[in-house]
Formats: sequence, C-alpha cells, structure tokens
Amino acid sequence: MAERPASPNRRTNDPEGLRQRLVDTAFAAFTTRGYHSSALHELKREAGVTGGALAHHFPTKKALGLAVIEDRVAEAVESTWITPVRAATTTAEGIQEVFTTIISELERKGVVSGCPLNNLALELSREDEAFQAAIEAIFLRWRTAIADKLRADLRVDRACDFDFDAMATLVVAAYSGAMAMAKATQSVAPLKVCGEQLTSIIRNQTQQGR
Amino acid sequence: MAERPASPNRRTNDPEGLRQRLVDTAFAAFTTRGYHSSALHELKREAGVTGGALAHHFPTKKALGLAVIEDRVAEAVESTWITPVRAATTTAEGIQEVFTTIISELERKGVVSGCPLNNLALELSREDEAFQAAIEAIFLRWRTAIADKLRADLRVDRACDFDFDAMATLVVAAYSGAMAMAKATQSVAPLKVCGEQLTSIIRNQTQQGR
DNA sequence: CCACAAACAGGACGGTCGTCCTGTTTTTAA
DNA sequence: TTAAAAACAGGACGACCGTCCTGTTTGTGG
Repeated sequence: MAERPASPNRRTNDPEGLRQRLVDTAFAAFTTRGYHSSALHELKREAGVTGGALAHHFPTKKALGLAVIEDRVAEAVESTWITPVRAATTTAEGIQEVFTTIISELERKGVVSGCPLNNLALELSREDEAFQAAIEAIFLRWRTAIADKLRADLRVDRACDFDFDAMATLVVAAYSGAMAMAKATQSVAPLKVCGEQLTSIIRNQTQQGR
Repeated sequence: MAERPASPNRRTNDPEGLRQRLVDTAFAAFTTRGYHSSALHELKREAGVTGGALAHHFPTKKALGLAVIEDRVAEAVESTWITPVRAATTTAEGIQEVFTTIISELERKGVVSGCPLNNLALELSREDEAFQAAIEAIFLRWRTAIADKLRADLRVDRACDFDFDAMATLVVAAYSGAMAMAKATQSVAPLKVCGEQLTSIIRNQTQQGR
C-alpha cells in the first residue's frame, strides 16, 4: 500500500512561474545590492527555491544575470522611459514626466538604489562579452527612442540643423549621471536639477529651430 | 658565528613608499576591475607585498578602499577636471579641453574602464557610510569648482538669472553618464557627443545672458 | 649598546560562494 | 500503462578570499 508517503508536502511543477520568481528576485537583488554582492544562497532563500531548481533553470550565475538584463532591465527601461516619452505630446514634456515620476517614486521609497541599467552596466559590461552586448543593445534602443521622438517634434514644422541623436545621447547620459550622483548622495536633488535643465534646453533649442 | 644568515635578501623598511605602492596598485585594480572583483592576494602579488605588510598598513580591505578614494580618486578628479577648468579662460573652453584630453587618452589606451569616481560610487556608496561620505565630498568639490568657474565667466559683465549650480550639476552628470555609456559600448563616441553638446549649450546660454 | 616599537615575512584558519552530483517526484509521450 | 524526460530536493565538494596570528628584521630613543 504505501499510500502516498503520508503526503507530507505535495509538489507542483511550475517551471515558468519558478523561473519568473527567480528572475524577479535576482533583478531586485542585482540592481540594489549589486551582482557580485548578491550570493546565490540568499537569492534561493528569498525566492524560496532550492539549489536543484536553481541549477536546473540557470546552470550558472552568469546565465541568471543575463536573463535579468534581457528580461527585466530591458523591460524596465521600456516601461519607465520609452513608453512615456513616446506617449507624450512633446519630447520635453515626456522627459519632464519621466523625471517627476521617478523622483516621486524614489521619495516614496526613501532610498536611491540607482538606475538598474547603469548599475549593471558599470559592474558587468567589462566582465563578459555577453553582458556587454545585452547592455549595449538596451542603451541603443533607449537613445533611438528619444531621438525618434525629437525628430517627430520638429518634423511637424520644417527641418533644421538640430542634431537629434546627439541630444538623445545627452539626455541618456545626463539621466544616468544624475542618478549616479543621486545614489552617491542619497538625494533626489541631482535628478530634479538635471530634469529641469534638460527640458529647458530642449524647449529652447526646438523653439529656436522654428 | 652566524654572520648575517647568508644575507639572502636584505630588507629595507620603507613604510611610506610601500604604502604608496599599495594604494597605487589598488587604485588601478579597483577602478578597472572593480572593488569586489579585486582580490587582496592579487593586489599583494601585483604590488610585490606580503600579507603581513598589507595587514600592517591596512587592517581591512575597507581601509584600503577608503585610502584609494580619499588619496587617489580625489586627486584624479582634481588633476583631470578641476585644475584644467580653473586654468582655462572660459568654462566652455575648459570643459572642451577636458573632454578632448580624456578622449585622446582613452583612444591611446584602447579600452574604456570608466570614471574612477563613478565606478566606485555605484559599487560602494550604498555599502558603507564612510565610502559614501568620501565619495559625496569629491562630487561636491567637483560641482562647486565648475559652478565657481561659471560664475566667474559672467561676473566679468553683469549678473543674470543663470543658474550656475544647476549647470555645474548637469555637466558632472552628463560626463559621468557619457563615460558610463562609453564603458558599456567600449567607444568614445558618447563622450565626444556630450562634450560638444555641453560646450555648445554653455556658450549659447552665457551669450544669451550678455 | 640596548631595550622597544615599528615594519615586514609567511602562512594558517574560518567562512563563504558557485558549482555539481545523486536521488526523488512530477509530467509527458507513446 | 509505462518508459523516459523534465522538474525539483538537498547537500557535498573544492576553490577562494579576507583576516589574523606568530615570528623575524629593521629602525629609534635613551
């Protein structure tokens, strides 16, 4: 007989859900504590996952990190930056909205952990080619989306000698750097300042082109 | 009677020199490979220092990291940014000069390791309060120096509503972010673009204030 | 010349981390 | 129904790393 050995703890295989839970936990840990400072045994505990399950889905830590970048970090940039900017009526308004949203979010949380993409870019891009390629692709999509929006702003009227790609690069750089300073000083002040400066500059230059 | 045991390797005590050699090696390692990715046994080998000597000068790795930040990183910001900007005739020219210097230096080396301050800021500022305080102080000096130079630019003529501190923050943020992108893409293009954009913006705005 | 502290040598020790291995359970395919 | 693969449990193993400890040598003040 041996009717289900006392049926102590029934197990339900849920490969997709477990994988998602793992990547979610790893994303939170990697973007706040950092990749190297996050031990796998901590992730296992936080996600409620055993070593066997982890090894089954991600044979190595690098595989988990790559999944975090390609699945979560890319999505984070998409939802917090690209989508709002595309939806805004003008680039300047979109950027302003992104900054205010992020700032209020940070003030609510009380701590500044930094930009997920930037954090992992500085820690991992020089460590492995796969990491670098994944991160570079996200930066490219980010810049391209802003440049396209800037182009759309002015094409309504006429063409001018405004350098869309250069301005998009400056926006991404200023945001990343401002977030880095915000993390270093644990204050949203750099973000507020840079957000206002950027929108003011874009408004000036697009006005000028009319 | 035991005349100097074969005098195999004469030892010369040089506390200051050994300390400098250690901090130099650690600075190079921490700013290129990262703090956590640099093992002490590697630093010992690279600096030609034994464990006892290391422990004597720096009882813990954190103490070594703090010395690197306070001694070398602060000096690097001073020599590559603050001094050239102060010496330039105008802020825009100073910034342009800093960017071109750094870009040609990177092209000569062939690899982009990132801004030392920014690298350590993102990795360590949230890990220890001493790290954060030291890094924050450097950021403050950096921003203040640029803001002072901007003030000096315009005080030659008359006062205006130009926000010096905000522009200085934007400059530091844009540079840090551009260097982060340069590191992620292993290309100096973001630095070139942001350098040109920044100087162009500053020239426009200071011209406007006249 | 002589104590005494500073400067350094060299290695041991405990803890941690990533990986892998063996076994068990669940699901799928035939 | 049954064989096989996928999904998971749980822990062992080896490597690595930061710290500390005991000894030896060099400099210094009296």
